[in-house]
Amino acid sequence: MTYIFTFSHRCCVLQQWIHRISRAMNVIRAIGAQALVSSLEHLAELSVGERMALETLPITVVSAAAGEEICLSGQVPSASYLILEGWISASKSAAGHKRQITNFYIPSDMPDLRSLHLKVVGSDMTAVTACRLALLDHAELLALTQTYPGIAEALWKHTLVTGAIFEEWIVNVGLRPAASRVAHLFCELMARLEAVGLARDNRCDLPLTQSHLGEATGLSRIHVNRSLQELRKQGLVSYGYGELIIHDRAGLARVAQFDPMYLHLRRATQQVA
Amino acid sequence: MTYIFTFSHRCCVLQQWIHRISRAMNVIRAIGAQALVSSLEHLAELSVGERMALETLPITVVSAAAGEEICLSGQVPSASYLILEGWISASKSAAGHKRQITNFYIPSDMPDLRSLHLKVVGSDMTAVTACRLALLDHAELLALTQTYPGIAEALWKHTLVTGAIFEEWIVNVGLRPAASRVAHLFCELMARLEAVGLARDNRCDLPLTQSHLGEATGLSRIHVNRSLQELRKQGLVSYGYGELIIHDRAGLARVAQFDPMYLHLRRATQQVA
DNA sequence: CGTCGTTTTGACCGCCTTCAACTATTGTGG
DNA sequence: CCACAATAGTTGAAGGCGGTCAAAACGACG
Repeated sequence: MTYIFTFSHRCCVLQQWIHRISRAMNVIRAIGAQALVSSLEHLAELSVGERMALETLPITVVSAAAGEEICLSGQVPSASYLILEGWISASKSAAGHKRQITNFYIPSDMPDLRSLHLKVVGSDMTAVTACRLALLDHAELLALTQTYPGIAEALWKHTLVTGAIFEEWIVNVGLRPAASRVAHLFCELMARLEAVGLARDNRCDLPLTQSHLGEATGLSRIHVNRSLQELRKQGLVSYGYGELIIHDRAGLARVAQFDPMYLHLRRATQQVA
Repeated sequence: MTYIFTFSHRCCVLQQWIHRISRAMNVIRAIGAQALVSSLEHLAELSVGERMALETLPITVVSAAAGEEICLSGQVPSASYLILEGWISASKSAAGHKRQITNFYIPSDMPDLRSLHLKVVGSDMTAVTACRLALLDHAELLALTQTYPGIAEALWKHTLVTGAIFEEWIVNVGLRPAASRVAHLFCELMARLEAVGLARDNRCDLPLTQSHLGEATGLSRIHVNRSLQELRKQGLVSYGYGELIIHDRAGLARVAQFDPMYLHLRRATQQVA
């Protein structure tokens, strides 16, 4: 697209642009607020007043590049993130430059919401892909929770579900064999992506390398590879180049011993095929 | 003690007994309320009104025998527990009658507080020892949280810390070698027990069998035994018959890679010796 | 077309599990 | 109070699951 300016038009055009940009920013902010509302509505009933209050919450939208550290363990942030787009991993690193991924966060998740009350964040947040994030100021958010019980409940529930996922991951790395661990991770991510409309027909984007899968399941990269081959050989999944397809949902859930109850999804998207 | 009744005194004596029993029940209830207040005060500032509100909360004190199932995964309780005395384990069982313990709860913990908002409980709660528990009705508790933000915040924080412990356990079973896992569990439990006044001088009651330790760390009973021998041989701990003594706190923390930050303890009891 | 990161394959090794037997401790009924 | 049973802890041997090392194949991207 090209624009031809004449002297007489310049000022007018400039004003037009300012208008457009400011409208665009409002749109972006509206997108953030809308995402927040719909994310919380999945968790609790919100009154009209609560919904309106959320929409007036000042929101800053920021971007993060793939691989970027969103925040590090030990930091004391003054705002929490809502993921609008992209994936974030939470990890803790131990001696010997090894790390354990403790969760993957997807759009509509609030990865470090815990820091709203616990102040200091407990794990490293890393952008797995390029991300668009809404920044929610802690002071503003706290004020909302103290005025609107429904908002407090929804946010609280969000942290509870995150905790329930942590608990299930303990079981995953603690007592399941390698292939089951990977299968379980696939089942969980598919269910969560479906719940936010990012998966259909047992198919979704999965922007994780086998190293990521290994760090999340407590396995070596190489053994993840062999586990994947096993799952493929059994005709359960296809996985590669950023896409996951589950061919036999019931079969995969069986080897994974997957029961989606712990995800507390409202929608009945988690039924076995 | 023997009591000799005469006809004329019987009625009077009976009344005396009723009086005593009802006074005793009030005492018990007061103990429960006091425990609740002090447990929550560790987590957030409570106003005088909030403290008083907590003290009027109807509390039922119940007992559980060692080994008893407090509640099972899938149930929808109408009350949550506060532990006054004793230990409770949370576990999830998978195929092949194996189970993974996901947490140990000690006095002042509220093991299934999550069910206040998530309704259905996600793990099996089993009394490790004989327990005295305070039952807190969900409806009453919810009403309190909606009126008193400080109470809501304290309860919320309690669930957040529980979640942070889950996350750390993922790391424990996911990437630490056997001896470190056991050492880490010891460090965590010692710190938590100290915080509630149940440990002094690096010494505490630890009513766990080696099987419990194994189920919590994702190790076989037998390998727990060998890991313990290793820790003992290095002069780090003594453990046996219900008591744990940490001889070299810094050394144990080193092999465990233990950093108590995730416990978010207010008291500075977690300093390394 | 060359480089880089990811995936794949093979060989070897070690941590931890399983099985089995034995000892120590706790609890219980005669 | 003792004998017996039941539970918990300990030890040894054998084996498997998954880790590490090394190198090749593959795909993405400039």
